[in-house]
Amino acid sequence: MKSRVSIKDIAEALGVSTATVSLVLSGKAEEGRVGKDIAEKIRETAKSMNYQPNGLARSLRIGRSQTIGLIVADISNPFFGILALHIQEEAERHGYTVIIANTSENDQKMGKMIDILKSRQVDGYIIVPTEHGDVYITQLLETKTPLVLVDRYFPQLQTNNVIVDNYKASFDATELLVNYGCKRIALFIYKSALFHMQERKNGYCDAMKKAGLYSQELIYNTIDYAHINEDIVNGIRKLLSETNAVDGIFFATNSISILGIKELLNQKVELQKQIKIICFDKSDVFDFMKNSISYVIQPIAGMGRTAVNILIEQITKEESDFDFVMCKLSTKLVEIENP
Amino acid sequence: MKSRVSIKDIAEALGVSTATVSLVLSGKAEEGRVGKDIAEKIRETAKSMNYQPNGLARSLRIGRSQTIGLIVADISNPFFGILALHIQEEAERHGYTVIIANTSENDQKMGKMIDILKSRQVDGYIIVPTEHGDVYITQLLETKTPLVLVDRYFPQLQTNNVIVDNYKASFDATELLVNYGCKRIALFIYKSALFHMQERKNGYCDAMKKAGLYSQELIYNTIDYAHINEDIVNGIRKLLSETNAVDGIFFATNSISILGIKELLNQKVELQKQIKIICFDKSDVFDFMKNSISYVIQPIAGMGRTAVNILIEQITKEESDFDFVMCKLSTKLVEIENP
DNA sequence: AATGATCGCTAAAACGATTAACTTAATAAC
DNA sequence: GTTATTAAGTTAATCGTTTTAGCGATCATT
Repeated sequence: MKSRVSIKDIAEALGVSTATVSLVLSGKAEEGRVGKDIAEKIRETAKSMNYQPNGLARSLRIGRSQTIGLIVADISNPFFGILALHIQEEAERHGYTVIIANTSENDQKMGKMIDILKSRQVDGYIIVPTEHGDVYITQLLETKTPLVLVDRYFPQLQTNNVIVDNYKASFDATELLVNYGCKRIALFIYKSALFHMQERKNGYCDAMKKAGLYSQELIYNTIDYAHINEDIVNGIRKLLSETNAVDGIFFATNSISILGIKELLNQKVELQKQIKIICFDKSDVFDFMKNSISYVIQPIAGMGRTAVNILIEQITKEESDFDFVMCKLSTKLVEIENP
Repeated sequence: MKSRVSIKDIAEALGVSTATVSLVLSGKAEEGRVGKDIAEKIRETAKSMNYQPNGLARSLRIGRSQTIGLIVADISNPFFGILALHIQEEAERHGYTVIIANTSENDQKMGKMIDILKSRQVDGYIIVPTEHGDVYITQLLETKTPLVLVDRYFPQLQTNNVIVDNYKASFDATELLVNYGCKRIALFIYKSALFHMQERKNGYCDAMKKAGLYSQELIYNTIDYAHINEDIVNGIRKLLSETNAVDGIFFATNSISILGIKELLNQKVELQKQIKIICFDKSDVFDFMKNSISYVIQPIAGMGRTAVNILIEQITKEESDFDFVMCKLSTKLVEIENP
């Protein structure tokens, strides 16, 4: 069995030209006016010789690779894992392959990954950008590369994007705690200029102000992705040492939630009694605690599918016009039974 | 800014041949004996014209794509997410790109994914095969395609593979419960003919036999991936209804652990008092329970890195000889403090 | 002065597919 | 019987790169 059989091998085996073989094998037998008998013969031979088309050659010729580059910030985070899963499935449904790349929240790595994908001639990008990734996005935009930002975006940039209503989700989440009767509700959030983080913060702030509970010192926003663990441990300890006791916490991301709750338990805090909790994103963890936890759930599958569809739409559209689509999906608040 | 600048554009701009440009840009200026001044000029122009090499054309020409196909069974499972992360990082370190594909434990999808990757001309595969994926693996082996199986493997097939010592891990895990004084230790495991599952079962069985505690009815091996949830709930309920009470459980995978523990808690079982637990794989969840849990931890990063290195070794080796490497890594048992 | 090496670069053929433009033969139209 | 049409293919250029073989020119050797 020859390891690489090409269209040429088939052509030679049957004594026809490669053009005919190509026409038949790419389903253009009708419009290419190839005879039924020879077409059948070509298909047979292709199968028996175990022919596999060379996608690289095809892509080079037609100028499209039928490939989408997906750049995520942390593939080991289940949120992005699930997102990747859905993006991949939707892309496959449209005949696209996905190359997944990881940045570990590192700006330079994001640049590098874009370069790699660019040299792989991907047709478009779905990107969860890093904090200062806007420069690379700008470059891509300048060359009119089809691209969709997911989960995060840059308000100063005109791009396609698929996000959730972070402001509203946070507002509602905070208000839930207010309604439970909490008076001093803390916010735990990354120290990040990324817009979606700001939105989450703003949602919290506005809900607090509306309830007349706002206070600067309740905002713990010094957490850094690079040393998230110690930052959170320190934050929780500081919080517990306050004389004016906190009675509610809003954790603004899933990773912050997990570590925050871990430290609270570590400090023997009675969750939902002493301090009520609400989290952005669901985690398996919540099912395993003595007291259940309320959380904001994001439509991950929908985000992934939407992103793919917007991107493919733009890839296949011939004219390169500039109507970017901004898709804001809504979240759901899952409340525990008896707070 | 022209969107696609090629080697030819640079050549024309400088009045040299494409050969010279290629030589310089691919770092063969020295051996190709290109003058220092012109080489410098080419590099400058390439940068100023924002040249990006076309990897497809290059791959087509040199017959290698510098790409690895990774096929996992479930990318939304953090185990595989983390595995993918490490595989990707190690591959990148060697200048390879990784295309990740997902099978959702579906045999046919595995076949399809291999076809897609094949047409993308990947240089080799790292595969977490599905239950009856051996037929596809056999086909790949026939064409001498470089490939490494990870996490699972088929004993009847001669392949490279990277696995953990499932037998020993399970044996030791079971024995831990025996040493804690458990007399009736149940096993919860997938209904699967996959060898690594059988090994886990065998390790359990032998440890039980050694302790004189073996009994067929303690083995709950009817769990199916497709309806894992109900199967586990039913299993736990049946277990709890036994007159001869179970006092220990070994959960053989992370997904089984999570759902099993969830149902145990649901049924108000006092973990580690009424029933002692040990799990294969670590989960975030364990940190959040009243009583901590012992578990077997797998060297995921090591598995990923090793797989990549074995694969690249085989890809770059010219002779296609047949010494497959079988790498069996050891696990670690993490015990709780006071059982 | 003749020969051979070396240097610096180029021409051109690949890699495997696609496709516009063409050929040839058969058939239809008038 | 001549021309137009159509059916069934083929030719050859092309995508962007790599790479072998080779061409002049310069320099060293005898």
